[in-house]
Amino acid sequence: MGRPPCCDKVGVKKGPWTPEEDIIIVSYIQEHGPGNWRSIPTNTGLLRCSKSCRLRWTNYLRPGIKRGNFTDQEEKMIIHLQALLGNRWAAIASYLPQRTDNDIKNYWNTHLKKKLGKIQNSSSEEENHHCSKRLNSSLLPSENAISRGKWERRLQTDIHMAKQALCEALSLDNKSINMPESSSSTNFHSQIFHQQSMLPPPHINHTTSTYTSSAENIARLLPNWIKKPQKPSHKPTNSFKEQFPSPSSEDLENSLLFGFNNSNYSSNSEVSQSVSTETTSLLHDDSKLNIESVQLPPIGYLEKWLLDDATGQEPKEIFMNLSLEGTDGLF
DNA sequence: AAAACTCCCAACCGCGTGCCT
DNA sequence: AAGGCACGCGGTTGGGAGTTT
Repeated sequence: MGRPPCCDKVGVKKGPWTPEEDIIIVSYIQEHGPGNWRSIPTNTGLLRCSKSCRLRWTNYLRPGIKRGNFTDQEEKMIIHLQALLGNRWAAIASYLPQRTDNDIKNYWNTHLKKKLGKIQNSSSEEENHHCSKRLNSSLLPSENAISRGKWERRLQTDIHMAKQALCEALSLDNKSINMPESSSSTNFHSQIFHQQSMLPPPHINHTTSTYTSSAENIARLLPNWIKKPQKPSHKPTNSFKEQFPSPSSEDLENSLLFGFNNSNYSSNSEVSQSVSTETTSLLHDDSKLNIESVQLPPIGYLEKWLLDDATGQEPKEIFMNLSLEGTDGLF
């Protein structure tokens, strides 16, 4: 069923977002929550289409987004998840809660594809010959149309290969769980476990550089937006940063990662308190939505399955317990 | 110094899906 | 059942930044 593009209307602005537009959208979402994107341009007067607003929020402004500097663990996870799931970036992103699907997609297209290409090229010819079929099926499953009739036979092979691949990635993560200096993987695990309610989140020793752009944007923009509403800057400033100085990164992380109780940043005023708690609740709502919307075996299953080798439980059994609909697009 | 080239990523586009009337 | 709408997803692209010649 077709529908006219929402951005075709005359007067709808396109292209890069300005700080002012960011402030408008952030303050609106802070007040009304994410969703109902169509109402945003209408109610805020933004000359953007709803889709553009949603993208801006989910890919850039949403709290809790980590940008740039993919860690080795993240890289591995992406590679293995891509092998498992194909180019289903949203599904992959749901396993890396701090990354957006767009970010992962970009990183894959610009870095990992080449990297894998090089690795493939540098491997020996015999290995290539031996593995090419495996690689084709595991790394580029979307390009391999597998008929339903072969599904079951292929499933066993694919599961085994995916298991090995994920095992590699997760064993790295597991090691680093005991190493506080490895912050990113610890974050990843703690969030996974937290989402699964399997374990309380362990202490997270994270660096201050974790959230730079988006999280700081949010926290930076809102209080100042409220304090200095729509003030046209008569005096030109050097940068947007100068206009909206950021709170301490420690405060930000407390408010963004640990949320409600540990927020020092929220203690100064009612305004900032509401901003902080709203922001964290948005973060939590978002990640909750993310996890719930995924129609794939949650990472908990995969991890359990991978780490539970001793039980001798067949992968098939675990997958059987999941609805087939959920795994329909997997292979 | 500057032109040419490459890389990267934010944003756009089109399609699919689900919900509502 | 059919049509309309809102939203999410994956592929693609434009242009700024960085690098090379």
